[in-house]
Amino acid sequence: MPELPEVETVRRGLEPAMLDKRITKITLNRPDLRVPITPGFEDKLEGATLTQLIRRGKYIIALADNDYGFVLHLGMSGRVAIHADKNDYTPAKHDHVLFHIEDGGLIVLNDPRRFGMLYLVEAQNWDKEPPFSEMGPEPLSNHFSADALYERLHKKGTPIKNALLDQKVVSGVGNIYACEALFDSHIHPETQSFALQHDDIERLVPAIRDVLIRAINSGGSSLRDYKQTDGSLGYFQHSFSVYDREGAPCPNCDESKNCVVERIVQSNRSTFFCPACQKKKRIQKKR
DNA sequence: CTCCTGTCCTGCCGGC
DNA sequence: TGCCGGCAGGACAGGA
Repeated sequence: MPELPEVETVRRGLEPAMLDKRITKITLNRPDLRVPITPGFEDKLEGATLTQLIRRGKYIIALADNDYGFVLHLGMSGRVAIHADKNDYTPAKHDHVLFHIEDGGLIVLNDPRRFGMLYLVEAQNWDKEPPFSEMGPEPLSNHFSADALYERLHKKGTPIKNALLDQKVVSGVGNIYACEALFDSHIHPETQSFALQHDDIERLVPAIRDVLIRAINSGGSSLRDYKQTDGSLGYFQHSFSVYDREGAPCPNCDESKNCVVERIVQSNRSTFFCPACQKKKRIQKKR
């Protein structure tokens, strides 16, 4: 799915197309996404004008001038396409929702696996309920510091890779960027969170920030489904060090060592890492 | 509480 | 060529 960089790229694409423009009509082709689209969704938002487009973690929150708004999550396979002229639009399979804009534009939400979410919120309250009320800090904000992350991890009994995927620990990080950030900070993905020292976390925090920023600047990563809102591909996938690179030489290790990227499975998700430069810490067992 | 497994859904790729 | 299993960027419920 789109992780933070892909969602941010989508948000930026939506700004010129939707912000401060009236939604004239909403077409719901299929309301049965992972969570059914809120009944009455169209009635509350048709005629409204979006005044804010916010990203929080992997979610986009759009707030309108009539005290309503919507929350959008792209799940694993969600995609947003913008057509400046709705006459250029050709209906495609899995186009579930269409936003018609007053200037003739059309915003199309396509999601083959329907793992995404789209629901109505009250503009005043969107962040006061789950998942936002329980969500961890934004990794690109000042609230995400080594001290803050250490605080959240030092009692946690899960492997660090799993902890990074937990949106209550830090928001917006998914499978790709968890793998990449752990590689960049030389931390073995199976390391128990509580076994990380403060100086490990001091490497991890900037590594997470850095990989997310670089990915945003590349328009995100395009694997199977993801595209930018204009249909172009992101290109950060060409910069992966370990993700989806099983058997490839480690970009960090000396060539003479002949070490290659390994793939393991953690909680049914693939993890990619270099066994040479991401050494597992020896854990002192409590007794 | 915390942690892990399975599940939602479709599409694609590789192996036979 | 076709069929089948495995896998995919996420989140959540339910059970241990």
